[in-house]
Amino acid sequence: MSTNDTPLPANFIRQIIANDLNTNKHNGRVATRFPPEPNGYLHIGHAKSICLNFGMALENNGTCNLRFDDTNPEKESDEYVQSIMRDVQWLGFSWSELRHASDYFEQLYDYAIQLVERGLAYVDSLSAEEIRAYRGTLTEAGKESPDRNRPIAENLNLFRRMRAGEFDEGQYVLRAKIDMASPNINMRDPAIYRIRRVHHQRTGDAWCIYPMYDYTHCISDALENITHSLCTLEFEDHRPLYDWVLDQLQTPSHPQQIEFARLQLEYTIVSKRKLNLLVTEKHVNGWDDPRMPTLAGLRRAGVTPKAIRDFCERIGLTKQNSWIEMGVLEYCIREDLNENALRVMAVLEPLRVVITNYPDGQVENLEVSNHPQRPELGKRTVPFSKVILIEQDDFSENPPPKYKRLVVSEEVRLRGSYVIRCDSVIKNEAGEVIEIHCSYDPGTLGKNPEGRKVKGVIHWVSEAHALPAEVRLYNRLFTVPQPDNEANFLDALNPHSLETLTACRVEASLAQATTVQRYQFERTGYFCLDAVDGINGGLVFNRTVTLRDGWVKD
RNA sequence: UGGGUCGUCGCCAAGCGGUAAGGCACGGGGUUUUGAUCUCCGCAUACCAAGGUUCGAAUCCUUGCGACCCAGCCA
Repeated sequence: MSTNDTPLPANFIRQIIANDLNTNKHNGRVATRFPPEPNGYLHIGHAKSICLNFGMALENNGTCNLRFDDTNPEKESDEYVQSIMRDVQWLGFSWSELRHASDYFEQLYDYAIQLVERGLAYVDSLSAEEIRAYRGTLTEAGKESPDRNRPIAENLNLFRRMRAGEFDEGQYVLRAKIDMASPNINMRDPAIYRIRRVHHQRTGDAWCIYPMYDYTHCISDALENITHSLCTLEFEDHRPLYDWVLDQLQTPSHPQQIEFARLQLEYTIVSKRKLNLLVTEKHVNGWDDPRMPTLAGLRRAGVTPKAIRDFCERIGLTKQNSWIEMGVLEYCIREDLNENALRVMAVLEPLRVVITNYPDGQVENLEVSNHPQRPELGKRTVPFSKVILIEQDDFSENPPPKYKRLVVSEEVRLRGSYVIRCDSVIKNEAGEVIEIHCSYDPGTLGKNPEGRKVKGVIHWVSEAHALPAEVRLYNRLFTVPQPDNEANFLDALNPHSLETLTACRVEASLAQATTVQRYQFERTGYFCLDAVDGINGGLVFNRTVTLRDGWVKD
């Protein structure tokens, strides 16, 4: 992450931070944190937050911690912890310090004792259902729990016994004593500790009471001396509680919570619960399925970290909820891949072409550029011979208007090779074209024929030299822009989100393909070797994104 | 008359009282041995609406309208 050549676009958080720096609000310090709960894999929406938090720190010579918000052991696991660390690093960021909310359990408990001692928290014996009933509604004030005025000594005793494991789950809860009539429901004596007899992926069985998010997050931020606590809009209503907790306690600092709109990307979902469902119900093949908007999925699809970072910068940062079109992400992916992917030829749905006037058994090793705009990326050798394979789509007996490919009696350029003319068509009993016969113009290698214009260029591979490969074409996972708005988002799954082509033939140079290299299959799209299935056995390629297609068909 | 937040081009988004940046998408021209890339041009008399303040308003005020979030012992 070094790019500081172009001026960074303005956004309200950059402005706040710049202003704080000018007024020396935090002695020139900028400290952020990325606080995921390890209850699922990171997705493109998290990328926005990661780029924001790490980005602000980097831009201002500050720090950014990775902090796991691990206060609900029921949903959390080490698998998620590991995947999150891997994904953050893959995106290109390094955390200043690795922390866990669970690191603070003891301090959090001590602070809670303080609240109890000062009459600012009480142990409630109401059941979850009763608490809900007592909470009131959006338009009516709540009413106070009978336990709200329990003597401090009794609260202290009960809370200590909660920790000691003397009670059952749900029997008691520790609540902040704020205001049951507050128009902000979050302030109506929120629960701050509950009893959970659950093994914690990190603290094991050391605790049977766990602090709630609202209570934990602000204190964790304060303990880490975070200056700007950036979170999404839905926490806006929680800010008064964030501030209340810190106002009551003598914490090392009082960070400023600032909310921004989360990413909403068309034709996908970023709800961890729903992504989890797709995985567990096997609508996709795991968290890293290339159709998933997870970082693991995007990575496996061949999307680069740079493209994602660029995307996160381009979409802007505001408090408006907005929907980003998929085209923006695709543009960012293509921009990076266009510059860096090596060009190769691959025929996805082959059609046999015999070049009748080409000598039997002759093979020419043609030198072809790896990148038309970047000669420094070198050349490779592509064998040419009498029988080649072209794309079925690149030949037509009944071409649509403005068709620029191969048709009977017309010519087409074979990329990096000769100009050929289609002389005849061979069909099977069903009337399907199974082979075509062409003749080549020996004078057209590396130069245009004289006196005529060849309208199209198509890609090809030599039948005898090509390698068999499987190619997986990924399309958008959903058929509607906002699957979340459907009665059942599963109904909007695109049945054609994955098309597997098994009869593909790719040029011989791909025998050396690696999973780190990105390729452009000329004229068809950007691909990468599948990191799971493409390394042992045969070649398996994933389509990262198609090439932009400017051909307006009538 | 519950609270909070937000309304600038099809989608994002600058703008912070001095007369509507930019990107994506889209349309058109040029280059091209990828219908790619690259490149040039076009694309809001207009800022949710209506009033008001002002020499001057997307920016300030008032009143409406619309959208989103909140009633987990989730985060």
